[in-house]
Amino acid sequence: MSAAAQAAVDKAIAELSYTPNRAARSLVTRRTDSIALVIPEPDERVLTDPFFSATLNGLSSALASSDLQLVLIIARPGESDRTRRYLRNGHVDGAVVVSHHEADRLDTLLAESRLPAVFVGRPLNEIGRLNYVDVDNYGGGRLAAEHIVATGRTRIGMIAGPQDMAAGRDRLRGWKDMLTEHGLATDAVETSDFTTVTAIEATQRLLDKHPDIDAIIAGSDLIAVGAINVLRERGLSVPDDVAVIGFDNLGVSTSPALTTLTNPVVAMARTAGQLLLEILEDDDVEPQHKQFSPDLVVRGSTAPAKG
Amino acid sequence: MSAAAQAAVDKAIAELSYTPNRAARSLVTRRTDSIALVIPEPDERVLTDPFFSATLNGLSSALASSDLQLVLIIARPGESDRTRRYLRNGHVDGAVVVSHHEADRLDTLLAESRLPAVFVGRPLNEIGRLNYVDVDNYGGGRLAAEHIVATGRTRIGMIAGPQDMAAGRDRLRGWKDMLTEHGLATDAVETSDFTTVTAIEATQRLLDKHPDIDAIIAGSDLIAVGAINVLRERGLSVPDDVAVIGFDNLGVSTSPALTTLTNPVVAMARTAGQLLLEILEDDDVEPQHKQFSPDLVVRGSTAPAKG
DNA sequence: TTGAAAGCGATACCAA
DNA sequence: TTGGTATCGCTTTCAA
Repeated sequence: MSAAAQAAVDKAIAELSYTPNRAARSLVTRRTDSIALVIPEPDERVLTDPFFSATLNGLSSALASSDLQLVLIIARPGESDRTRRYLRNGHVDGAVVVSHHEADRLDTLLAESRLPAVFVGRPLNEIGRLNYVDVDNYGGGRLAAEHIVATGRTRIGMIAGPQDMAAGRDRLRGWKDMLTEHGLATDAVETSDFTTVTAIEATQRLLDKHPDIDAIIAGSDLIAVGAINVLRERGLSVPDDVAVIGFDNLGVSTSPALTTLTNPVVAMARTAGQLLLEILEDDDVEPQHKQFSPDLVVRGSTAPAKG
Repeated sequence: MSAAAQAAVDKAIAELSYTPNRAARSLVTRRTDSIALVIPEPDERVLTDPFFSATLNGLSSALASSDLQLVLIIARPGESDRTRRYLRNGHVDGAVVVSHHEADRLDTLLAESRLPAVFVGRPLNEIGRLNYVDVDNYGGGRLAAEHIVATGRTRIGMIAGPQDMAAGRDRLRGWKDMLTEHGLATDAVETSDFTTVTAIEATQRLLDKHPDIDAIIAGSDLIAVGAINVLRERGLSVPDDVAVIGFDNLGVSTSPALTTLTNPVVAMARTAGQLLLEILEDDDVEPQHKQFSPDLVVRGSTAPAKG
């Protein structure tokens, strides 16, 4: 188009303060140029847990080059209908889902709909048809248990994460399998949410029922923080009386420093974002599953008992 | 419509798994049924600072009855263009903006556009044409300074919040005015972001320049946390050597407990949400400004010095 | 390079 | 109650 015409158009745009109408454009292009990060958790947790901060970082770094707008959908419990509608109605071109709970059934929704989606953390259903990126929670669980056994502990308590989430279940399964292989008991188990508050309650229950434990394997770092708090309150020393190991390596500060397993959340979220971009480009790629490996990070909370 | 016809339609909907097309609907209704919460801050801060968690709570409680979808837009520094485009292009029916910085110029953007918007925290420009809800930061600043003076402190240091935000500026102005009215010096001032990390640096500078101060008025609770950390490191006792007062009352845990001013963030965000709903109903209401009053909450960090 | 016209998928209005 | 039709504002295609 001629330079003069261009200039005239620009002038008109400015004068009329014209802005294109997204709805009209979307109607024909079938694109909204935005994607959703769906977090089915209560606000408090979302804005408190470093896990989500890491997710957001990784995802936005993947999208930085793409001029897609990232839209954060916090789906409070009980509001999943609204979220489902939002996703189904074409507000966004795609979605990344984290912290998925069984009851949300976002997995079946997204498997049925044609909306490109990637889960961070294995969904519980429709595994075959959905894309996801995950850390090897089962393997990490085995590593954690193995390390605790190696420090000479024999009466091992466990505080598992929520059992309506893959991460909660898989880690617990890993612990139990490994302990069983070592001929150790697996009866001292309590369940908690991925929050310190509920972890504190779970630890109380665990210690009340099993005062003899010499180690606690926790379902996450925040759970471990709760466990350490309770142990200290009860006058038990970490690690001399009870060793504690977490999961996630999100940099929580405890005393002594927490032994844990890395959960490469930023890298996973970035991978999820890149995968989503690929799917957006070419919408009939086969569902992909990517798995990261957790590493053991040994710190003071699992030092061998002095006795 | 007849029951039979209704049933036939329902059946067809199910069979074809029909979902209405939002873009087409929006094109004619000129509604998207979603509103944005715009937070122009880096992700880390958004997902770390309890302030935003409180905002989100208040806002979503206001919207709970409305079947509007809340969309969180985190506008990282340097990405404000993308955000501006998003807001201008009719992705959302309205916006609530918090933590607004001068350089974002979202205030002028929103004043010029026809997009219904409510600021939480006074915007710096276009005051007359924009809706906002705020706490009386100036008055709160005066209260804080008055309380410190009343505890017998005379050499008062200040760590102000960011001066590109109304809250940072107004509180500082309140402190200075009150101190001046009491004939006290107002030269010991450093500036910090609303984060503990930058507050630590600011406190170092303040103490290096003015080792004689016997009180620190902080621009927020997180800033006060940083100040208390530094004081402790330097072997100064709080409150015996140096009294510390914060602002926000967000429940940070310090030792001794922090004297502060309440900042009714949840109530403000809820009010902002309700106001936005009103504007959405009737789009030519006059711009409204609502102001909340902060209250002084006296705790241990400003107990009178023993000497 | 430019202009004219068709269509995206809903809503809303009017007439039957 | 029902059916038909104009309309929203843009992209795309086809002709000129």
